[in-house]
Amino acid sequence: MDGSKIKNMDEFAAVAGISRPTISKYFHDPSSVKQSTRARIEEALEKHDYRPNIFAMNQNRKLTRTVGIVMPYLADPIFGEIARTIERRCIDAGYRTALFSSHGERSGEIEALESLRALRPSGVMLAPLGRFSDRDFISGFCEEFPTVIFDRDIEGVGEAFVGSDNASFVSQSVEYLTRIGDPPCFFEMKNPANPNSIARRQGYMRSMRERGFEPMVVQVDGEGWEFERIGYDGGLGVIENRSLPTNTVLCSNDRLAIGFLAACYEKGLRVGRGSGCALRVAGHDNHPHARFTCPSLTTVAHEYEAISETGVSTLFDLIEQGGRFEGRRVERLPTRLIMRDSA
Amino acid sequence: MDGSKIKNMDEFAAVAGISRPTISKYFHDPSSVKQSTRARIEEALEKHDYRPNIFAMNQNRKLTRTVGIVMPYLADPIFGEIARTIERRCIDAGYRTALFSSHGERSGEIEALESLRALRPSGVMLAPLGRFSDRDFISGFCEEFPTVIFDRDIEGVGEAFVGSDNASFVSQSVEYLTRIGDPPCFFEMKNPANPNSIARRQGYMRSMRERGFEPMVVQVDGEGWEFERIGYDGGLGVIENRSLPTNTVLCSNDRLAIGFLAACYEKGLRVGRGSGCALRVAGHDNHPHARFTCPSLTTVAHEYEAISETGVSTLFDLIEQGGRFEGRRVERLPTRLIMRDSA
DNA sequence: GATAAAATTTATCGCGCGTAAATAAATCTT
DNA sequence: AAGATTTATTTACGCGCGATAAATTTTATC
Repeated sequence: MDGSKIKNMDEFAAVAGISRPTISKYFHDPSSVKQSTRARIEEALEKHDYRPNIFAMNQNRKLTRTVGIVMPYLADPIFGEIARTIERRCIDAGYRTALFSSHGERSGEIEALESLRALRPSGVMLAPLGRFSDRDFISGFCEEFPTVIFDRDIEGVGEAFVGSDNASFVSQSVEYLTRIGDPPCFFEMKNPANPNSIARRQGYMRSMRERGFEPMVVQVDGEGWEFERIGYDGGLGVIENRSLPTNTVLCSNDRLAIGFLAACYEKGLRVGRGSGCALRVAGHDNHPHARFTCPSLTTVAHEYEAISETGVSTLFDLIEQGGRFEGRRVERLPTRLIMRDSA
Repeated sequence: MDGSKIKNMDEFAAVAGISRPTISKYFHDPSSVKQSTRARIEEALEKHDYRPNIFAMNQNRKLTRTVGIVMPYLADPIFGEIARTIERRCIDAGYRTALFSSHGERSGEIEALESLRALRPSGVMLAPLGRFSDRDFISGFCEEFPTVIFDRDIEGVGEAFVGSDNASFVSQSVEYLTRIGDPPCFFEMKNPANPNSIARRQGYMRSMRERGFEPMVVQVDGEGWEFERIGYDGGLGVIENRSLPTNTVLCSNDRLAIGFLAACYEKGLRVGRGSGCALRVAGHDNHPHARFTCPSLTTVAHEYEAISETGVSTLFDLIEQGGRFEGRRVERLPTRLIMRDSA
């Protein structure tokens, strides 16, 4: 904590009275130097408060021990949560992280990967935009760096995919809803930004048919990432037009459901499975706010923890194997029904 | 888009048939080279798809044109939104950004600033943790890099602060609530992570006294960042104990209010200003979800856009002035009452 | 105290790029 | 066409660090 500013390793080596390569070795692994020199270094460290420049370090290192994380849209709390969980696991495993958001745009995704390239990451966790992604570009990137695709798949790209099983998502919700009440319609955006949405719709249709019901898909207008707004506006629309084909609404994701519930509240429709209720509403994902909607939202949970755990350990496997698996690993994790009050 | 992989500027200079310094100059400013050489470079660029390594560039550059952004907790959608807005403004101004989250922890904040130091940013937008921040460390950082503190102030640190005026926040909500109904109590966490909370409580107390009312502060247990949970549990508590001193509840922030509203709903308390309503509830911040609570949440809005705009342009001013202002600039922007249905 | 083993130092190169000065080439004057 | 300018190239060095080989010192072993 001295006033003296040390700006590089040479200067620090000088004040510590130890050669630079030894200092470098120490920062690589403190236990790799003799106990007495280690003590001297750490003593100097307390006096002078120096830290090596991480980017200069990585520039010529064999292993950077850096994991790149790319999320499609960090302002969405679901992605925020996932990113935080992954970061924690990486840090616990002795890696450092570099977090990027694509901001929902193709160019943003490319920018993020381009910046990552310059960092020469040991591995990358990539949650792609999906249908807006530049498939060829990402594919090329995956050739260069060990990359695990997660959340949404880009088929055939990268050495591994880890995500929730959309079929599992929807079959659980459809099974539950049909078991204790009328079969649900499926509420979604007309042009979903998200390929998971498509898989969910298909899963819904198959689940319904398997149970002998005719699928009912309700699509509402809206683009972009303001899902609550879209669910709200769309909800108001279908309520006012009385165009809901059933009293049970299964939303493609929780954020739409949050908006839909707001519309129901405003229109005085009581939501829940009690006798006085006009409507049942359910979602998918288990959004951090799903517990606090009115009524609390019945949903099928993304197991963040499990996905992060599996994704990160798959990545570490991949890194250990030198960046290549025999065949592409695909893991679709089961999901978990969370019964609350809305359905 | 050729197959040939170019890995550095030397190789690219070779295939383009132009010297490396000229290539470097081109990437600095394409219009700084002769039209004909520019054309040749861009032709080669299309063929070979090379991009310079941004971190190597920044290492020895005078101006990195990089803005560092440090948020206290990115998983909070409010901070996600603010970060996104700031990033956009920086990019529009020709800067690149590096985004970090402190993850709500002192060590995370230090890590973030330490990483930023290695990037030698042209400027930094820092939303500090507040009372968990290492004041001395941050102060030292601000000496090195032009830094604008925003969202929460650390008095005397950095060349500028830009944020909402907490007094304005609370006086608007108190004024409104007292004008159309009973005076509000103030609902908050016992140990708020956030210095804004303290300023808001003080603002509440002053506002109340100015109007001749005795302040009523309701404090609930809870630590960490799960504000909705804390608002919900605390809300259940005060409702069950009937310990609310009044029928009007002003929450320190919207996330607490979201949890509180969920508790009200569950307890069958109708919220709003109509005749059939038991309670009025209001918040502060204008959280992205505040529009979609049930009922929609009356709140006082943070003007994200204005804060980002003012903050970033203050930073650019600061950068132009060489990193120092005459005196410390403090801008507390006014807030805006948003009347919805909850109060 | 001699010998082997381990740790450190010295020296030099590399990473991918910025930058400055000196030189060479192209372009513009008159 | 000769001189004056602008632009481009060459040369040389720097940023902060990693990596390695050879030379030297320190420590451990007997």
